[in-house]
Amino acid sequence: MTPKKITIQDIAESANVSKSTVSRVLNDTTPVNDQKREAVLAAMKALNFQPNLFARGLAGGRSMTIGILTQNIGSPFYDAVNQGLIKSLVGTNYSPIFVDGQWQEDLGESGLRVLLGRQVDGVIVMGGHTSAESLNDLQQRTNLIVVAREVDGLDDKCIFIDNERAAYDATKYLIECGHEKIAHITGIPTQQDAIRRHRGYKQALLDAEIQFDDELVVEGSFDSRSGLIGVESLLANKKQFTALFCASDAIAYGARLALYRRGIRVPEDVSLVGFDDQPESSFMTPPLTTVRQPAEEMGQAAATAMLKLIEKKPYELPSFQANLVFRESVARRF
Amino acid sequence: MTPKKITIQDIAESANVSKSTVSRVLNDTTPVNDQKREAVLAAMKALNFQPNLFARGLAGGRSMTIGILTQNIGSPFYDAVNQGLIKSLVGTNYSPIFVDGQWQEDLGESGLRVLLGRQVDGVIVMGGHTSAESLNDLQQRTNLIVVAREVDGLDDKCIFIDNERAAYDATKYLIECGHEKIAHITGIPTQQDAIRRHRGYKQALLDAEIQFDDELVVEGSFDSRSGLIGVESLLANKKQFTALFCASDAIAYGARLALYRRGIRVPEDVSLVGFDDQPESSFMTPPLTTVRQPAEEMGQAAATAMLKLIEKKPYELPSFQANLVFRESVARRF
DNA sequence: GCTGAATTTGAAAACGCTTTCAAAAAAGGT
DNA sequence: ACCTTTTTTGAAAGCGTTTTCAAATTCAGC
Repeated sequence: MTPKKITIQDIAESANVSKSTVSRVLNDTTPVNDQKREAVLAAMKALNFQPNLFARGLAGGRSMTIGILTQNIGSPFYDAVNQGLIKSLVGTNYSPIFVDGQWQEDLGESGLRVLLGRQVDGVIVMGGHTSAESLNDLQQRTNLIVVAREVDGLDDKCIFIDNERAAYDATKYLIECGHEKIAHITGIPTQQDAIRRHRGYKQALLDAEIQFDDELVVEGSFDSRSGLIGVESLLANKKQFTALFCASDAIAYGARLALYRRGIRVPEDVSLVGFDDQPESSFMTPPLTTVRQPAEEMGQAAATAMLKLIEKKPYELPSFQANLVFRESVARRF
Repeated sequence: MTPKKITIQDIAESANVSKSTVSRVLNDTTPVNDQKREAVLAAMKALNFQPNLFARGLAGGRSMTIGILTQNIGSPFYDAVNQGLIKSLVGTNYSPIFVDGQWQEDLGESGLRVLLGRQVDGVIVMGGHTSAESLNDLQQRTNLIVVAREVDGLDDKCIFIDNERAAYDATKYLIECGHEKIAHITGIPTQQDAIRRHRGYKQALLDAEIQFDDELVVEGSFDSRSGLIGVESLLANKKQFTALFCASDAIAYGARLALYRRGIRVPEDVSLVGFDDQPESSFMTPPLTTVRQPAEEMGQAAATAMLKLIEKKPYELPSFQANLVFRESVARRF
């Protein structure tokens, strides 16, 4: 199949040195006579040498691979984080290897096993349901960074935003625009982010001394369908509301469609705020006011931190904050 | 760091057999006495044995890894293909390893080098600009499957849809609805899919004996921004059109927003057709009529074919076809 | 020039598994 | 039972690196 595998042995012979020396110039681990180094380098180039990762991994215990446990590849937010990760890894000698947990705990655990089996040099966990316990465990066995999730006891490993605060701000903004009847469609009710966003929403209401009405919040699941259904159930119950805070942009899309079908105008009749700022949101009609998470930046930060971690250098996790991006789906109310 | 690495040696001792035997039950490569097999299996379970991929790769020459060269992780279409790939690989012993080409040829080539350096058992190339030549070359060195792209000389390795035909059908549908002034916003003009879609659009016009008007097609780049700009330039030129065929859904979003801003109604004033059927499209207002590419299925097919290829079993690539999904962004014209 | 210390080098032993090869065991024929 | 064939097993030789260790070389200082 392959013409001929060239190994460091070949290089060694061609450069008239020992394998050890070749290895040393390869890894830059011990000073080596300049002449020999040149010879080796030349030989490598001439023979188009490509070190065998497996041999390296076996011998050195390093795999030059970073495992990434993601939830739901294909969701805009995680994709953005992934982008950031990938970008930061390009150019380093590390490659990411992805395992998708699909938000199922068992899949996540088995994914972790796969990664460990591959001797990854570190694992980046994105969101997910993986138990805090098993993450703590994981941390013992390998380098760990957690993105988009806050885990007890892993403070110096987690990169996340304050979801409660972000939701608080979004809701507060709606209030400042004169809204009082503000509905909320939640994310998956058992999911931490969803819970925090809900809490933020509630708190903002409380702080503004607006009566919190349980019937104004409906359970969703982060996806558009649940936004559509959510609005319909709100409408079916004849609940009055002039604004709607959605736990995700996708929900907002669904909500917007439901409103459209009923001839309810956005933002004239009801104002809409999303969460995530996925790319499509700025092209919604009208463009969606939403909470932007610095997803890509978080991914980059995670990758950077991981690299430091692997090299046992000190690192510092930047802290991120979501911010509102104001577009046209919110109207002032008088 | 790790408590203790358990190797097949440990298993062997614990089960009172030789390493060789353990390896054999591990790989199922030679019949082994049932009792011993059981013993080995039990020992593996008891010790929570996890074979070292590197050792396996080194010794066996197999890496249990499939390299995936993708363009632009984060684009809905490629994401969907990825999903399909990932899903099909879960449960097999193969893991995908991703390299992102970002639509840049050099990045793609270097990505390929990385993959090869990792001794992947096969490479799946998604779209991209990688030269046909270098793909042909690649095919010599490893197992290759190409998704979402048609490459000369690699007929039995490519999974793709007929973009021209799909565009033709979409345009024809618009014509059948009574439209004659049909505009088109293209994808990146140098990109094959974009070219084919444009060709299909033009051909449908020709076949219907509708005068093809060059000024009704504007160059885009697959993204929403170009849709917005495209419509604005069309409008600025005072071109009359009652329908707009976009080379991607993203373009359609941008177009829809531009129209919205001008108070032009969809579909009453202009009908809109997209291409891709990304998830958000069915929640556009109004829901977007578009060409659906069976992206996830294509990914699955690619993974399946790759597995066969690796095992040197015969395989057959299913042929895929795009189809129109009719929603509410097209109106009949009388 | 010598001596001892510091630096550079090569030989060889891992790393954990697969696989070849020959020996051992089992099975089949007569 | 005995010899032949077939099946199952274990020992050992890789796979391509890294890394340890000791030998060889170079460098200072005197």
